Amino acid sequence: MSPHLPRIFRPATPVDCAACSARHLDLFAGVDRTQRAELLASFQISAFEPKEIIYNMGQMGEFIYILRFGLIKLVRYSASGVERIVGLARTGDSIGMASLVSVPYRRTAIAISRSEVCRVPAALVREYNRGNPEFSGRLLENYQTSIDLADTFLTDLSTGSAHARVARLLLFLVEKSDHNESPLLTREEMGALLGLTTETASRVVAEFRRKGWIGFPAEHADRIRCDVEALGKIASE
Amino acid sequence: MSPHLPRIFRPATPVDCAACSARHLDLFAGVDRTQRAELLASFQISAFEPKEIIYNMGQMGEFIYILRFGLIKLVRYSASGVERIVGLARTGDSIGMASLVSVPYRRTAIAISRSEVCRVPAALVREYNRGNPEFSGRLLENYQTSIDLADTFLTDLSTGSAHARVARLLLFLVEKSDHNESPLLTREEMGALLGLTTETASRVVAEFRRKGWIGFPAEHADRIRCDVEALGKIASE
DNA sequence: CGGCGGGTTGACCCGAATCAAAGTGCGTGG
DNA sequence: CCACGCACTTTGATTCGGGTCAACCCGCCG
Repeated sequence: MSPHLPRIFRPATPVDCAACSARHLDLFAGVDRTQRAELLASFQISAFEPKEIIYNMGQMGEFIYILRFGLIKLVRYSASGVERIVGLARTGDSIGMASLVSVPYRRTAIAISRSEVCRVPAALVREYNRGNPEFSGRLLENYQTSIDLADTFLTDLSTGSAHARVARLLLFLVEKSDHNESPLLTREEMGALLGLTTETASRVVAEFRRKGWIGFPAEHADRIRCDVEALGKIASE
Repeated sequence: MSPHLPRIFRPATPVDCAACSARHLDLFAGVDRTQRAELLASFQISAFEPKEIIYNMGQMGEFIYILRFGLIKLVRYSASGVERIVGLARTGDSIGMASLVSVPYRRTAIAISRSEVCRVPAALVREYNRGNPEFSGRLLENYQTSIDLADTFLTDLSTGSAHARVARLLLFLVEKSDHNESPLLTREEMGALLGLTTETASRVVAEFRRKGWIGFPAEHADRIRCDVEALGKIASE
């Protein structure tokens, strides 16, 4: 919480790795045990609280980050300083790939919910790729996924009425979660994601709640439960 | 023009390659002369008139396409069948990269202006990459550029007033052209690009023209001349 | 000639932005 | 412990930009 303290990363251990929920999803999912153990020596782990910055756009990056768990937003700022969310990363996603091609990060990465990341030196990835050409397929797949995501943002989350956009966003968030639940975004974040104002996002969410299409489970208040059926209707305009 | 005729591709020759304006821009720009000559044997060239389709989303692709010249739109269709333009390709850009990771094309590619493409078998690119690990950097750079473009579409072309969006689009198109000119889009395409209706795009363009900020050179009617100064003011809201 | 695709323009209406105020939950310090 | 401030949400009143529907123009081609 205290600002401007140098962030502490601790070395990743095989135990971390074995317990990691991104283990079978991430960039290195295909790598065999022994090679993975070698790579692991250079991995570093750290946790981020909501609103904390993982990296800043414009910054020259030397690392990619694999999300062990949590939710991270990738944002850009317009000339006028308005934040626009251009991507979301969830468990297993790799972010900061711009460092692989030796350009400054193009986006700023900020934690939305409490998140843990595994920091991997870009040089290590480049080197590993050099020795294992089949690995570059994994890298390309990863990029392909990012592009698909960006397209989805353009087609689904930036077009249609405010109601449709919010519904589609909720469905998108629920999609990769269990029990039709999703981590909760602030209304401001929803607005930044959907190209709407905070007030409009709030109005729509409140309305959905009144209609019973979404609700907030008592047990953990940072999640939102969705009536996928009903939202689906709204989502298609 | 006649529909459903199998499209004709002709083999690329060293002469084509030497004359290609994408020569120093494209994916293979770094490849040395002799290797390039080898690869060239598998390259095929074809021209597309406006509205002609290069490939369709959903289709399993076996090729990537390098744009020798012209302008191509990359589109997605919403559930309701509305077209949304999620990308643009210009001279030197490579499209259809999804075929490298062996997934169906995610977008449909359609020529806007008369365009010529160089078709490259995905298998060849994969194989070349296998033998030349340093090449995968080029591939990643290419993907990185696509992502940056998608982000630009989200931040610049999908937010702000209709006036600002149109101005930004024109500046974007002019940016990589000479003489402050750009190829001409239909109002419908502008709408699909900017998340606006055809009528709104038309109104704004007509207004800009009345104000003298844009004009259509008599010599070639398919281009548009822009007052970068004036548009810049509008672009920043 | 008539039809057709693209562009322009007008009248009207609606949805979302804007400006404003009040409610809610939470942490901090008196 | 309570009071206060702060961040976030909700709600209301009003405005306005862009969507919608419709008419008309123009160049082109069959």
